Amino acid sequence: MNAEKIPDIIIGRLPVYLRALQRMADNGIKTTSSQELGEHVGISAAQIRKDISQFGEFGKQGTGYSITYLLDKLREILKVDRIWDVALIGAGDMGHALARYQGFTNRGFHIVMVFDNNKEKVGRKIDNFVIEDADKMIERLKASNVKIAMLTIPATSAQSVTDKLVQAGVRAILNYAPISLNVPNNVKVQYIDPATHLQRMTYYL
Amino acid sequence: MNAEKIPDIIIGRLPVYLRALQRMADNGIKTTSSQELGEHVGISAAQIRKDISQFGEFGKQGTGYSITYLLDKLREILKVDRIWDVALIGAGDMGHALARYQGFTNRGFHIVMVFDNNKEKVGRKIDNFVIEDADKMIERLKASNVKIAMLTIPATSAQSVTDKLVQAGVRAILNYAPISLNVPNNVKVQYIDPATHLQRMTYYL
DNA sequence: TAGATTGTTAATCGATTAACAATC
DNA sequence: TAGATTGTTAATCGATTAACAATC
Repeated sequence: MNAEKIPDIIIGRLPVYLRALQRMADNGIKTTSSQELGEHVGISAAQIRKDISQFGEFGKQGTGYSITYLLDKLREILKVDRIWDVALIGAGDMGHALARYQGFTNRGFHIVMVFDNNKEKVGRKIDNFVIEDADKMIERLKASNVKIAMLTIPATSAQSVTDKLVQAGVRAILNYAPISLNVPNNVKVQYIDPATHLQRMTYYL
Repeated sequence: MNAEKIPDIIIGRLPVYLRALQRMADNGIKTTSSQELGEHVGISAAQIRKDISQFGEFGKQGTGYSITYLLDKLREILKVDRIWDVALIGAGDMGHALARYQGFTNRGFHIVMVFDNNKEKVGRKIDNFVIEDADKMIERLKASNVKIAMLTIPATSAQSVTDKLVQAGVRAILNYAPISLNVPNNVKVQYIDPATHLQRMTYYL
C-alpha cells in the first residue's frame, strides 16, 4: 500500500487493464508483458509499467506479469475484490437496459434497488426487480449500505435527485442524464452521455 | 479556423461546454462568463477561456460571451451544425434503449439503420426502425453516407464487427462492448462501459 | 467613466517517454 | 547462461494556472 496520492488519471486506466487481463485469463493465457498488454489496450508499455508500479512490484524481470496475480492485485487496489450494492434510479429505457445488463456480476457490482417517480411504474417488475417509489428513495438508501447509484432520469430532475442521493449517503454516481452534476468533494461522478461522446468524434470527421 | 493542431483533451471538453450552454439557452439566459460556465461544468474559468480562445475571439471584455453566438461557434467547430447519420449495430437491450433515445435529434445525430445478426430479430421493428440483417451491413453502409456507428453487441464479436465497420467506411465508433478495439489511426473510438466507469469510482470509496 | 471580463503570456505543475541497470 | 522484461530515473513533453494588459 502506497501512502502517496495516486493521480486520478492512473486510477482511470486500471479498469481498462483489468478488463483486458480478465479477457486474457478467460482465453486461458497465464502470463503477459507490459508490451503485450499495451498492444491490447492501446497504451505504451512504459506507461503500463509505471502505472502498475505505483502500487507494488507485481511483475518479474524476464517473464512479465502473472495474469491471475495481477488481476487479484488490481481488483484489490480498485476495491472490486468484493460485490458492491448499486441502486438504479430511473426505470425508463436506459434503466431497463441496465437492470437487465449481464456484465455487472463478475465485475464487482450488483443492482439491489430500482426506483422511479412514475406511480404507474411503481410495483411493476423489471426482470427480478420490483420498481420502488422514488418518494421512498432516501429512506430506503439510508437503511441500506448502498454507496453507488446509476442515474437514468431526465436532465431536468438530475440535480435535485443527485442532491437527495448525496443526502442519503451515496458516494459514487454513474450519470446517464445529459447534464453536469454538482456534488461535494467526497462524491465521485462518472458521465455517460452518448451524444457528448459522439460529439467528441465528429470534429475529426 | 486555426491551422495548429488542437489537443484531443480540449476537443473533449467542448461538448461539455456545448451541453451546458444549450441548457442555459433553454432557460432563456443570453450571456455568460467563463467564471459562470466554469461553475456549471466544474472547470476553471482560465481553462475555459484558454480552450475557447484556441478557435477565435468569441467573447467581449467586460460582458463575457453571447450564449447563442458561442453555441453557433462550438457547433461549427465540432461539426454538429449538421445532422450526422448513425448506424446502430446490435438490437439487444442497450440497442433498444439507444434506438428509442430522444436525446440525439437536437444534438446532431440521427439513427438511420439498425442491424442484428439474429435472424429472428431481422425484419422486426424497434420504434420506426426495421432491424436489418448484419450480413448485409457492409453493403448497406457502403451504399450510404454513414460515418458513425454505435456498437451494442457482445465483446466476443466486437472486434470482428469493428473491422467490418472500418472496411465499410465508418470513421467513428461509440463502443458499448466491454473490450478495447483496435482501429486504424483515422478511425476514432469512444468507450461506454458501465462496469469500467463504476470501477473508476470504487477506489475512492 | 468605472467595473468587469476577455485573451494571452509566463510560470508552474503534472504526465509521458526513453533509456537502462537490475534480475528473473 | 543468454535473452527478456521489469521497475525506476531523468528528460521531455504537454496541460493548467495565475496574472494582467487590453478593452468592452
